[in-house]
Amino acid sequence: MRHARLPAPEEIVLEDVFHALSDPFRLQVVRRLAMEGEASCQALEGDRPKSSVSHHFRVLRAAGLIRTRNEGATHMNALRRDEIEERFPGLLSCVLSKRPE
Amino acid sequence: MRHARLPAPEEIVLEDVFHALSDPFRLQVVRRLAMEGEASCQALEGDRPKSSVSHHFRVLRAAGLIRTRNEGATHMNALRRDEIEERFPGLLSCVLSKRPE
DNA sequence: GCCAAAGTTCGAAAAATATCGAACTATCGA
DNA sequence: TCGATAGTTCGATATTTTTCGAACTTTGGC
Repeated sequence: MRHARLPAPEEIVLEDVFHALSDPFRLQVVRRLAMEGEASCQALEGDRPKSSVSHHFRVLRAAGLIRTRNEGATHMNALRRDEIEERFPGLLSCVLSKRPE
Repeated sequence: MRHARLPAPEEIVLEDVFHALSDPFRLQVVRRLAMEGEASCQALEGDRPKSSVSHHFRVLRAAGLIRTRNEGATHMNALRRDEIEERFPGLLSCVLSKRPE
């Protein structure tokens, strides 16, 4: 079982990144990965069926936002901080910064 | 004929902004408005039927990205630069910056 | 008042996404 | 080897978006 190929930084498409981040669950996942460094899928699932969680992680992966490393049976996900920063400087800091509600 | 109410800066939702910008046509409109300052809908339409153009402008407006001013029969659109910058510092500069392809 | 221009709104149809259960794969431990 | 655990994949359905023509509104000019 192989993941979709990790897009190289220069292959990351801004529209795809925006689409990935337009979903509240996915945005939340990105924020938590930023806080926690690495996390398994289930650690971030919010009571959803796993097929749904898996779908959202796939979208994040395909957009180039996260990287997934298989550690035994669990998959550890991490934000591709440096690569995203390289490709779209300032985007992540804007996504991750706390804002007044 | 009245437009949907202009969301106040603090009402602008990041997910909605991302969704609005995830469409190539809308992203292009935002970039051109940034360059040209103000433009009518038809000046930015790319050979689409006007109902389609109108739809995309509505999405941009509802997300809080643009402001529309009626000047006679034509509607002049402008990017809400300062308000977006206030709400999500750095976002616009990241969207507007040229990147190597 | 009439007409054209610029958009909006409506409605229906097409396309893209999301959701979720079920079956499947891979890995670890007993 | 047998489970159990962690995810993925598949397929079907539901929801959301997009698209576009037709009808409508508003404004300006004649």
